[in-house]
Amino acid sequence: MYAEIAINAPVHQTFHYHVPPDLQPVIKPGHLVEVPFATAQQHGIVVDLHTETEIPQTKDITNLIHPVPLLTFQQLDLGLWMADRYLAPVGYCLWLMLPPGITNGRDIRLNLLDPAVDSDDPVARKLLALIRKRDGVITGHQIDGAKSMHGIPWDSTVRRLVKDGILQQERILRPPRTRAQIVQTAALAIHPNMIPGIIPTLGRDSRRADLLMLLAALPDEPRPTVDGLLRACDLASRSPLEAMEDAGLVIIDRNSRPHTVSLAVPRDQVETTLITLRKAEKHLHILQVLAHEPGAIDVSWLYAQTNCKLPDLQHLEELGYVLLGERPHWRDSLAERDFVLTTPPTLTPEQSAVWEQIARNPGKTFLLQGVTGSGKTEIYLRAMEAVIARGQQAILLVPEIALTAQTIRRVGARLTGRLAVIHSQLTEGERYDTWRRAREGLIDVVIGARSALFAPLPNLGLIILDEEHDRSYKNGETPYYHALDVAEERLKDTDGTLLLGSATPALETIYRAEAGEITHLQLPSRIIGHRQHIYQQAAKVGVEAEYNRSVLPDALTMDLPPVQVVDMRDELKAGNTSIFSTALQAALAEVLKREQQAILFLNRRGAATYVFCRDCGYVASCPNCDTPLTFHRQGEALRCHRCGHTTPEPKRCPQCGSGRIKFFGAGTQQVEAAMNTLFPQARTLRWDADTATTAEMHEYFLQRFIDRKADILIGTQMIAKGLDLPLVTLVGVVSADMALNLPDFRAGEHTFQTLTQVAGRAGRGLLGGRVILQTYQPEHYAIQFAARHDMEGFYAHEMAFRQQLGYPPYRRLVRVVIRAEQETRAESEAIAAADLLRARLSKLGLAATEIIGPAPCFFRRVNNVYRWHLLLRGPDPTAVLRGFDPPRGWSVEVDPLDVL
DNA sequence: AGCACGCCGACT
DNA sequence: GTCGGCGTGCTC
Repeated sequence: MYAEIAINAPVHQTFHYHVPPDLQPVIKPGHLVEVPFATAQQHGIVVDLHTETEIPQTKDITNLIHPVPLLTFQQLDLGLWMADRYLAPVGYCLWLMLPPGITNGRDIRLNLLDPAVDSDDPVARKLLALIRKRDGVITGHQIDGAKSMHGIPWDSTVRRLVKDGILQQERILRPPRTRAQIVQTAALAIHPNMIPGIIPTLGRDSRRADLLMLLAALPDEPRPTVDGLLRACDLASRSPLEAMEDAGLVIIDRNSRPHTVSLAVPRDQVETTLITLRKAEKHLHILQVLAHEPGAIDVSWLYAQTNCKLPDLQHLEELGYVLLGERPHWRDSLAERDFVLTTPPTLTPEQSAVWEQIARNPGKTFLLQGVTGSGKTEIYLRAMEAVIARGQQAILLVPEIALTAQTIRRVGARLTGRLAVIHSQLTEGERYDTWRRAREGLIDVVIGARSALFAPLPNLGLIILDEEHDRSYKNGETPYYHALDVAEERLKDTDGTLLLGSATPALETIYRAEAGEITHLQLPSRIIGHRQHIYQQAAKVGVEAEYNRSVLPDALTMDLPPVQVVDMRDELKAGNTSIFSTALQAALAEVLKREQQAILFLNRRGAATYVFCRDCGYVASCPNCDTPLTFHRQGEALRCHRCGHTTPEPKRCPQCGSGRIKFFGAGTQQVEAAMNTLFPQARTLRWDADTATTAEMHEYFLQRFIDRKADILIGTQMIAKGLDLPLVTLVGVVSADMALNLPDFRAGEHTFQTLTQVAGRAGRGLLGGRVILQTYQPEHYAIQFAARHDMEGFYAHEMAFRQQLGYPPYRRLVRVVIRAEQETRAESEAIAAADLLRARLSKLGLAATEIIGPAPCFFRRVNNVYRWHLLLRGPDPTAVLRGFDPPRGWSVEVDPLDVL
């Protein structure tokens, strides 16, 4: 029997291992095993089992790491599908689905062969002393942790000692970092009304207690004699009895012959006295606490209440009064959260129509298109509720940046099901337990970013991708998967529903909707709120709404804000050299005067070095690729990052002859500075990746703005998303066209999406709102369509552009990036890669696939590494690379989101 | 990924 | 002469 095993290494094949007889009856696909791989031990996942193999020499599986298969058949299939689809190592794909911390890398174990040996070398001496202290065995991890070896490199020393036969080295796997937690519990093992009867047996042995008990059991007359009593209790000395006499518990009558004893305490107080004498208060207290609990309780709770310790409980267990047990403890980041449940609002007619379509057709894929505030979330909530009611589970994926306490609260406040959140700030233990709870069917809904897609829910009925066009759904490293594709593939098993929500869907998604592959649903109206909420808001702000709105039975809707496009070239001609146009300055002044709020947005991406003319807006672009050229300081040249075309930097604009042609870029800091100069009285708040580094910081900034601690919010991408800010009446887009000039075929799409999203930030309340869009290219289609809120027009135009130039969704791309320390090396390797791929293309007869490039990447140097790339384009550009192990230094990205 | 193997320069 | 640099190819 042979097992086909995937290794967590960048190799594209799986490996065959012999299954030793003792494992044969138990081993199954999905098991995590330890195998010898090359010269060391490795973790492996059993992908399949075979009765024979072509491999001439197979090694044995060392052992099973976990008794149950960690991956289901569905997960294995999904991983294998991903490996094929994204040309990624199988192991990497499968590892995405494992619980975190279960594989913990490799280590070495050293055995001291000769305890007497010593060395002249100081490092070796220290090392040998350390190993001797540990009885001759130590792991590499332990050496790293030892104080005596702190900061000392011991690698080469170990190698030499091993070579000299002083140490023996084994390669081992490190144990898992994460483990299931259990808590001890205790329960009463007897009926509560038996407690009084067993009191005499509680506490520690006490002769005095025995004496008192016996005395109490005897009749008052005839009076028992001292000697008789002592004999009955098997005591030789009278001292315990005399001590009791001193304590006033008994009276010894020394006048009678022989001496007699009598009880000095009332009979109904004997029991209490016994407890005191036997020091049984604690034990009794434990039993009494337990008697008030219906079942087992955590011992830590018992400890806190009774001040007892484990030995007390163990003693009671021996006596048969208490039952100790354990239960699993789930680390849960939401455990402390109490959600206040809210009732579902009445759906608007539009929402009802959309919801009916989804409810009636489970198992299909839907695009739910609606601007922010159109009520998409309500549809998500209904869909999740319906799935839970059917006994299935749901995953709600949100963009990384949207995974805030607010989002979680909103879902938690509506779903009665069991909710879990997955995000990067959870502890490993919490993520591990979430994995286990999901696997055991203890979770109904998982909310999370991209990776939450792999939560091992047993019967997944629904995946929702909120803001489906968001870039964070594409993984930024191998495997470069897209959550949308993987979600679709994953749902095939259970025939689940895929719900894609967006105000500005990805062009691909629109394309598929037009092709009839997915059902396109629309929520065109913007709901500013439900009636009650609106009235409250109106009262608070004390104003009448200024903009057009219509009244629905229960909710108010409102038109999109008017957008004014300002041509910055005209501003320059008129002598305005400020970042702000006259129109924007006037609008800002108005906002400040009325004590309202404004958002100034600028696009960080693209704050780069493209060259354009300040007079006519001409942008230097490549004659071959129709994408903007970028300026390079070295050589003062312009270069195309697609095809490598180079041209000297123009001194005059080729279009209008102006000398004011230069490279361009501006950041949030400059905008804030300009703002402070122009309006010293305005309170500004700069919110970008530099000022807000953590999730808490983001919430803090947002809250400050909501609390009106600032008048003007200046920010990048992050302010475009999902903020409900009723006092914002102005959105100024400082530079609408910056991203437009990135040498990327999705530049127009991104610009349109971003502008549409940002524009949606204005006029979310009764005060209405407006948008001012500053641009040097007012005629650009992305800006024109965004200004008119014309989605259909934009998509039609963009679709034609993509078709004409052969870009997705009409043809697919594979991007191969080559990295090297020296630029010359990156270049030569990229050229070699192109040659190699060209040869493969002709050998495989793939005439429909073409190679574009090689050329330097737009971001040429990242982390001191130079990057060149080439693109494969065609109906199936992955075909050339299937079954091919890319050499070191290559990274292969299927369906890249950008080619920068 | 890790690692062994192999071929070149700068030290004891 | 050898230690160690990293380029290359392999791991069932």
